[in-house]
Order: sequence, then C-alpha cells, then structure tokens
Amino acid sequence: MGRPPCCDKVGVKKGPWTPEEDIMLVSYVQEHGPGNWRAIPKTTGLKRCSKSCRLRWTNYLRSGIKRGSFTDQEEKMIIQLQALLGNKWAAIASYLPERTDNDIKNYWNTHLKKKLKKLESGSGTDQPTTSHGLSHSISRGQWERRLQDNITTAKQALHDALSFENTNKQLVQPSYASSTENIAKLLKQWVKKPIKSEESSKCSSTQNSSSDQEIVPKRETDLNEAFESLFGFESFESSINSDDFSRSTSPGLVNGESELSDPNVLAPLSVLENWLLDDQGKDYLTNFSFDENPDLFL
DNA sequence: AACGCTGACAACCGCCATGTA
DNA sequence: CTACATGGCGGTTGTCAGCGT
Repeated sequence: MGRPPCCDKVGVKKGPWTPEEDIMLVSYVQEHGPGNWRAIPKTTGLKRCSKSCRLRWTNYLRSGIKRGSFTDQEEKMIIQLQALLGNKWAAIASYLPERTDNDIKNYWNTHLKKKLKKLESGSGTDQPTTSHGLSHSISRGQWERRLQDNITTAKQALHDALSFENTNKQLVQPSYASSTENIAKLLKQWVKKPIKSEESSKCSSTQNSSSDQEIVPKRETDLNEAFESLFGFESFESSINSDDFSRSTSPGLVNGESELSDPNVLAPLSVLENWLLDDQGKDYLTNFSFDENPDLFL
C-alpha cells in the first residue's frame, strides 16, 4: 500500500501563488506560527495542499530571504560546498542563511553547472573529475596544491558565512516578523506583471476590466488596502523600497524559527567545519579514508 | 509581426525520516 | 512494534519572458 497523497487532489489549486493566497498564508503564520501546515487549508480556506503551503512559506514568504542575483562570494561558496557535500542543497543552504535550498539548487542547475563545464572545457585539460571535483589524472603535487586551494577558499567562505551568522544571533526574532515585507515585495513584483492568465483574472476579485492600464493601479490599490488592514502598514512603499530590506530582517533563520536560540542546532556538519576552519583539518582530510568513514557524507 | 528556441525560476512530485498514538 | 501523519529533501517539470530569426 502506497502512501496516501498529502491532501485531496480534488479541489486543490496548483500553479503560481497569488498575493491573496500569500496574504492568507502569512496571516495564518503570523497568528499561529509556522508549522502544522496541514491545518492551514482547513482553517484558512486556502485551496492549497499543506506541502505547497510549507514550500511557499519556506522558499518565499519567511523572513531573511535574499532574492536576486548571487554574489561572487556566494557563488564561490556554493561551488566549494557542492564539491564537498554533493547535491545536499539543504546542507549547503544552511551555510547561506539568506538563500533557500531551492534557490541554490536552481542557481546551480542553471548557472554554475554550465559555468564549471565551460571552465573545465576551457582549461584544455578535459581531465575527468571525481564527484568532489578533483581530477583523476594529475600528479600528487598538483592534487595537493588544488586541495590546498579548495580548502583555503572554502575555509574563507565558510568562515565569512559563519561570522555573518554569529553577528546576527543576537537579533533573534520570530522569523515571520518581516514576512509581511516579503509578501509586500512579491506583491510589488506581481502588480507590475500584466494579467495574462484566467487564473490571475479570477483571483483579482474586483476587476473585470479589459486593459492593463486599468487593472494594475486598481489591483495595487485594492491589495494595498487589504495589506494595510491586515498588517497595519503605515508605509507600504517605504518597506518595499528599503534597500537593506532583507538584511534588516533576521537572517540566519533557515528552517526553524527559534533555532538560533537553541545552542544544540548551531553546529551542522561539524566535522566539515572542523576541517575547514582548523588547520588540523587539512591533515585530517589528507589522511582521511572514505573506507574508514563510510557514513560521513551520507 | 509571428514563430521557435532558450534560460530562469517557481512549483510540484515522490521518496525518506521522524514523531506519535 | 506498527501504522499513520507530517515535514523535509532532491529531482524534475511547467511556465513565462527575452531573444534571435
């Protein structure tokens, strides 16, 4: 007997989330906190399955999420961590607190994979590589130098990320404290898009006009009002336009909401951190035997 | 202008792990 | 111990905008 679906397929809406749905979800989380996703469709009337709600929240609505292009440092760190951990996107994301695993995964698949491939072919060597990005047919000296480079870069990136996390640990807040700002930001993007689909026109309850020029301002006004009434926004625009918007929230909160206040969850992948951050780690890696540590990367 | 192609990314699906009654 | 509910994760797909022809 297979597992039953997470929710009834009948009557469950799929596809892109509308601002109205986002507002419903955010208001639920504001009230009850994240978790108990199964209860959301029942209590809010949202026609989304619990899983979809959780994903929407963790990937787009929760606080501390940085959108937009990746910095060089982030990119470097992803490459290093991917080489170390493989496609463990959640683990990689735990070192990039402002990015979601989904974002990192997408970025890897769309950008970095190609970039690395290009670099690899551009180097002219075309040497086969292991799953950890190290070439099979290089001399021991070369291998060690490359290893040293990898370690140095990864150490630096990891150190930066961890110090960033640490500096923000004092600022522990409920993670949904600024999710209204997240949704406001999403909303702003949304109102810029002309209505194309039937879906979109349905979800915008008050409009039945035929041109974008009429639709957009009206929708913005309506939703703005809905927003203010829900969250008491004094200045909707100002929060949207805040440059440092995402950093002003609570970065460092990845999956859990009070995780950072829990000392027990501060050390993911501590073995890796040790060898990345301590000089002894280099020796550890050099002498490391996968045969003796079969479970480390599982 | 119309069409097809491609890239980017949001969202879904299926499986697995864990918690609980 | 077992069955079930729930959440988490990684892979994959669907959609849409931008671009070239």
